Amino acid sequence: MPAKGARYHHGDLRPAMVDAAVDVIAERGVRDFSMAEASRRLGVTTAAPYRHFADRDELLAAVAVRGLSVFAAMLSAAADGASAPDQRLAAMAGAYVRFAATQRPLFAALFSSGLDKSRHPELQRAWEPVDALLTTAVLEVCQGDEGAADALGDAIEATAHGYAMLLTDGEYGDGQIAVDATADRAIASARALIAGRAALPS
Amino acid sequence: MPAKGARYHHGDLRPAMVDAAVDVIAERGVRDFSMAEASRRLGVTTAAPYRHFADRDELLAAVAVRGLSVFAAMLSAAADGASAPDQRLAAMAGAYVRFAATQRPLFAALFSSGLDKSRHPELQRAWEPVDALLTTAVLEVCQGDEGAADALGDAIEATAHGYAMLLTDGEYGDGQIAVDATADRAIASARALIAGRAALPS
DNA sequence: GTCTATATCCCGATAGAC
DNA sequence: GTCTATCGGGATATAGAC
Repeated sequence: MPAKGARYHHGDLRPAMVDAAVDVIAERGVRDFSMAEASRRLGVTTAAPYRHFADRDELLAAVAVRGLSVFAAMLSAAADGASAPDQRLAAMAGAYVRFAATQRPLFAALFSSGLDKSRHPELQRAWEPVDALLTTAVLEVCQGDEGAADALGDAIEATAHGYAMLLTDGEYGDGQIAVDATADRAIASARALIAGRAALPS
Repeated sequence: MPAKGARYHHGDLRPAMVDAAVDVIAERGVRDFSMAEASRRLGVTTAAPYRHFADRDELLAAVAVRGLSVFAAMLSAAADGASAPDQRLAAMAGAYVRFAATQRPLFAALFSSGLDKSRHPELQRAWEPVDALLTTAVLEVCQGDEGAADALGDAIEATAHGYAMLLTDGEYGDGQIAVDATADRAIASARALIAGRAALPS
């Protein structure tokens, strides 16, 4: 905080805007997030951010990119906590739900922002580690059968995503109990999908 | 269309607004839906709708209510097309995805509008037939075991919902092929969950 | 039941000074 | 790299006339 004059110069506005955006999304939701509000919280003019972000979507994309690194870390940590391939994969489904619940603004930036991924190459690149973690885990379970792994991977992703969306929509109630219960259900569902995967196409 | 003067009197604005809202949502998405735009399409002032809807959310809720009747009809039709309980339940998962894909604006009003269900009792009531259809189908599969039915029902709902959301987000591409493939995957996943349901809590 | 008119507010984005 | 100032647009919602 440079104590120069009454005027505020930030000095490192870009990352600060990402932080502020996360806060605004947390309080208002992605759909009501605005550059103007985020700027105000930093004590900066609404014009300032445009030196760092071409437009609103680019700031949202930066939030999403940060989200993906957190997401990848949580998935990775969950996988490391399990030994058998089946357990690893199931644990990742649980981590998916926990990411959504504990990092709501980041999850929202990723899945409810209406961002067109194809217009943001950095975002596409940021997905790669996450995709790789899931692909690796599911391939282990399927022992290299790529067709089977594809179907099982999509099924588990969809299930985890569904639980995550319904949870963040309040469908299962609020609070830590709902989060824990939903994560457990996602884990159990992943196990059920693995057990019943003969019914999936390959 | 009363050919009175240059002035437009609608006469049946309430349902017409719901139609117009669906169109606007289809083109702009729920988040960018506005009363003003819907009014314009009907050739009516932006003030007129407020005789019929207290506010924007009430119009959105009316769209959602209409959506639920279509949803229930599609789920019911899918169930009727299958004989065995397992097949019925799996078919409903497919119908869930098809509803999302073919009735995007209605699906969006239901799940991406940010509507607080508890503030709209009509909406809560409109959910009942849908819930009943799913509950009945899953109870048949579980032969009356309510605990098991609850877990399996949630799992299948979450899976169908996840596929539906990812499909409408463009994750699987556009077009009829993607819709068909995703519906098939939802059906197969439901079968896998049924087959592996021993892994679910009861 | 709809219209005219209006109050109020917020947003994204740009130009040009410092 | 941030500020001042501003343009142009759109939204919700209300008051009062017809």
